[in-house]
Amino acid sequence: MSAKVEKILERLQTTNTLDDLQSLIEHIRDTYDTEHVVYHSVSGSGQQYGALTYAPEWVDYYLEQNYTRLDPVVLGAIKQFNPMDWKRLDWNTPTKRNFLGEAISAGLGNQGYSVPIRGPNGQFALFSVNMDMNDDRWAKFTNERASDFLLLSHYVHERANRITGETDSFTMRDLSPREHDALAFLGMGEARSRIAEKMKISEHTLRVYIDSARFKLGAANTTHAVALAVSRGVVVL
Amino acid sequence: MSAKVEKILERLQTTNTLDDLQSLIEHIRDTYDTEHVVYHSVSGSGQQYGALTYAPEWVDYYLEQNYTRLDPVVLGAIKQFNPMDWKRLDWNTPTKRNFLGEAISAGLGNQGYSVPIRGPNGQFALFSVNMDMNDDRWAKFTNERASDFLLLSHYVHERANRITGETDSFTMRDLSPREHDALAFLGMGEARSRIAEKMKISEHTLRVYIDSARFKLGAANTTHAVALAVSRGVVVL
DNA sequence: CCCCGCCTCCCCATTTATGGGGAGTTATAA
DNA sequence: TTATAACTCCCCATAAATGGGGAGGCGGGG
Repeated sequence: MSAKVEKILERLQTTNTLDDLQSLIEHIRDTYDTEHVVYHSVSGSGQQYGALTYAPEWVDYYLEQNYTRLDPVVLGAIKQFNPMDWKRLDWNTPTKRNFLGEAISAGLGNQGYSVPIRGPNGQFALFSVNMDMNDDRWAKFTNERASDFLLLSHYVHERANRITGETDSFTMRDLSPREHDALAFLGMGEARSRIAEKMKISEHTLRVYIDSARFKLGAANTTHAVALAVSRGVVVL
Repeated sequence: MSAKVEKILERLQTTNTLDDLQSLIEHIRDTYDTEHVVYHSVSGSGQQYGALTYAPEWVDYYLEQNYTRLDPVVLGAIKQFNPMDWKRLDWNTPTKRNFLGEAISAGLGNQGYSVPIRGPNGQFALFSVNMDMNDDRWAKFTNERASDFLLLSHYVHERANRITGETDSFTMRDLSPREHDALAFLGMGEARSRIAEKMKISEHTLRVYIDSARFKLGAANTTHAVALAVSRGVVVL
């Protein structure tokens, strides 16, 4: 582990409030001498939290415009396992180009690197660094620090979860095997009649399982139950 | 980064087949002088792959008994973000105790440490080390190597994905904003009538969006479409 | 032993979703 | 300009899901 990470992790131990986290993020920015550092988390229940060094006006504007829906960094990160360089993302639509222009006007550098972080319950977070640099130096910069950023993203996320009270482990009445199977089949697009056949039970019984799974998950209808189960990783498609 | 990790990552560069990966896992076991090392992955589409040092009979028996359903390590890991010590898991049911007894008979050590790994599309994997050791030494052992295991789990998973051909990023015809919104509302459990109200369109129009989203996603029905969209991260609940 | 949760089966009536048609506007890209 | 795709609205008939009942067997934990 690099000395830089070690020092940051030490400081992380005493990070106990959102303000601490904010200044830790700024500390990371200073340590790595980048323009910006961003930590942004979306929990399974839709609650968002971020600690970042962008200009507040840009953050407000971004949220106002609902840019999560079209920001290539977010859209790309959700579909990837590996950390990614912003250059390799798809910027080839007018709206995205426009977004890029606005971002740069807001003081963002031309280079970016983001680490996707996934937790239970469909929790998703991003740890990004951003700065102005030419391509060659940037490639070297990110390459040498890839492991640092990986570790930092993990520990920062863990700490943020602890501070915001996101429970690390998940409390939900567990689904019974049959309920689980029923939701899994539903998620695969099977019709009730076929699921009943496959599970070798009557369609009536199947209904009981779907209903009780719905109840346990607090879902309004079957689609909702399946969506919750999938997003929480209870059923894997 | 520790020298050990560095050497393993170097070797990882030339790991190009499943056999290579198997021997890499054995190499990790030897490097850290543990009893066992396990990498086990379940892709979004349900395909499983593992590279591990357990006795083949135990692996076969485990799969045969469908022990993923009750193995506290798996059940615990799915609900956690942090790596975990096996001691802290719930072993307090007869079936689980029985499982533990069988595992130890099969040559597993009394101590274990597992790192959960999550990828896009509901991909989930585990990287575990196992050995015989007393509690104090084990606590020290895992504590000192926590970062190593974190990095190893990431890079091993990435490599395994590459070898098994799991696509890192997903190509799919993009959903239009209205289609996206429709699926998002459906995932939140709203009924069509209310969604139409919220989107300020007629229910007929809403149907057109749901249908075209279904078509684009290749889904059999609405529930399927929502499940796919959620599991692929196209819509975030 | 008893309770609780799981598993299984059935009925009725109502609401909702789906299948299969058609049609017009607007904006953007080739 | 001419597609192409997104966005909007409508009808009819059938299939599927939901709400609200009830009931019995089986196994594990307190």
